[in-house]
Amino acid sequence: MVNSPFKALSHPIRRQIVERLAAGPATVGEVTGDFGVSKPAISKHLKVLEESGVVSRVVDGRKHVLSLRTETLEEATDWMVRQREIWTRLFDVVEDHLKEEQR
Amino acid sequence: MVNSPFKALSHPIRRQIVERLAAGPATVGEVTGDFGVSKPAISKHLKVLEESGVVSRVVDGRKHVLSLRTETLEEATDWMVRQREIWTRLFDVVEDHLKEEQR
DNA sequence: GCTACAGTTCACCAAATGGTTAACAGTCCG
DNA sequence: CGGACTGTTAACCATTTGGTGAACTGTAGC
Repeated sequence: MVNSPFKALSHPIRRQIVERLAAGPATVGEVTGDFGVSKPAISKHLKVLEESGVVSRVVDGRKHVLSLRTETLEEATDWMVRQREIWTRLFDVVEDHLKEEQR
Repeated sequence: MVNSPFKALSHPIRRQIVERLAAGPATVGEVTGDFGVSKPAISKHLKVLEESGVVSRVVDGRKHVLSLRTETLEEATDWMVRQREIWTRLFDVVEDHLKEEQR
């Protein structure tokens, strides 16, 4: 797991692939869809998603079935939510202070 | 707002800057801290954070005071949480199905 | 066995990224 | 005024990124 999941999510095509996989596992062909890029391009994006631990793959015959590794995305989500909590708390403190001053 | 907030969060130094700012506004010097990179490097990272709408800056004399633009980060957080909800619902459906089969 | 299919790997390319040092622009202050 | 301080800009560099077409690997199925 060389890369951060945030790195993986930094490209719009990769985010769309994640959106597709959130709805359930899919083959490479299915996620390739209509991005207007070639197969090798998608292949590279999938490699990034795999190496960052966001996506896993099971080879079944000539099809590769992709799934989200939800634990990894969970970690990234937690980081974001944690930051939100910190700045929200800060906001509350400031707000309380303002109310305090009004009294 | 040229770039996605995810792009902004894709570099570890920029995530650390966000973590610092979640605790409250700070000057450029304060966020520069001990990353072991030069000032111009930090300056570039800040530019990325600003252009993606994650950070705003108010110039006060020779100091530049940075703050988080929480609405932007909120949007990104929402995206992540939304994906989580979708895959969680999927997981529940599968689990329910398994329980159904056991009966 | 042969062809079609699903997907990756290779070799290449242009552009973006992340870093550097040196120089610059304002501001503060004795 | 003149120096110290805060931060950006400019010019440069190496590496990474994101894309391409062509060739390849392996499986499916007639």
